[in-house]
Amino acid sequence: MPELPEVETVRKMLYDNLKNNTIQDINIIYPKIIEYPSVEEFSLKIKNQKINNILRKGKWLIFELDNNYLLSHLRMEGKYSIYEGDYNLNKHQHVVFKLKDKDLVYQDTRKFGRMHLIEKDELNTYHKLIELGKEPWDKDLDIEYLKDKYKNKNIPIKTTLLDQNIITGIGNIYADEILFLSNINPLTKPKDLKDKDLELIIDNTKKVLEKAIKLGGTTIRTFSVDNIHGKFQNELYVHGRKDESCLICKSAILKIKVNGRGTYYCPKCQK
DNA sequence: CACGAGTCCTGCAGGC
DNA sequence: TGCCTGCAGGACTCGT
Repeated sequence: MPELPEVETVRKMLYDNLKNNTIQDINIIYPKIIEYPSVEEFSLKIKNQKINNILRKGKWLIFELDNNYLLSHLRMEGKYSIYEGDYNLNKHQHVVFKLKDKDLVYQDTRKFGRMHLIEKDELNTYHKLIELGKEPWDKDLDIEYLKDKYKNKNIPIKTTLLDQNIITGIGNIYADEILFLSNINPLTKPKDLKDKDLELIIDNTKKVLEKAIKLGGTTIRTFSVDNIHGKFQNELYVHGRKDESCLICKSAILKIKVNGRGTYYCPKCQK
């Protein structure tokens, strides 16, 4: 379940391992992973392009090639592995990028991940990227910005934190953690939040994601490159801790469904 | 426009 | 042991 910190961890690993490698060929085993353009065009265009850089925007990985950008979203269970020498593909490995002396293999058990190959001049206009909200560290992410986005919102704040068009990069695990640290009940309506609540959300979003990046993300299932496991799962206050006692007040952590998502919170700390 | 429900996928856990 | 059901959830589509 890669959220921003997991994607950032993967980005660094891929950059260190793949910078200046050329994609000589590609083998697309499960075509639905390629969302745009057609599989044929995607395959044709990507060949013989060098990986010059690897960027990230929200949860999107962005491979900067010679003539195009390759966008890759891992969704739930997407992972990349690098193989040198002989290896066998398993049934969950769907795309193979053949480099000079190594293969980059995309694996995705639930096949939710998607890739796009766009032109160089589309990076700032492509619909998948342009609608994304502020990065957590954006200077423009402030109380006024959130107040404006939240002013007509009657849905739970938990759901709103998952809206990538407001703040980008937060997923289900970190949303729960951010709300716990901010002492905000996940069902609170965004329009009812006070300025100090918004300030807490902004501060704790940065804090939680920064710490998660430092620790290499959260491993609940594996997410990463070549058995790299994050350590942030040891730092979780509420997520996945149903019926366990709150680390602050000892109350039992509750689990509810919010808009279909498993949501954990402390009923005493989060009024 | 705002919002909720359904959808995509597979593996695994829990109940019986 | 084996079958069945529900759950995991990021982001999109569709209906109200």
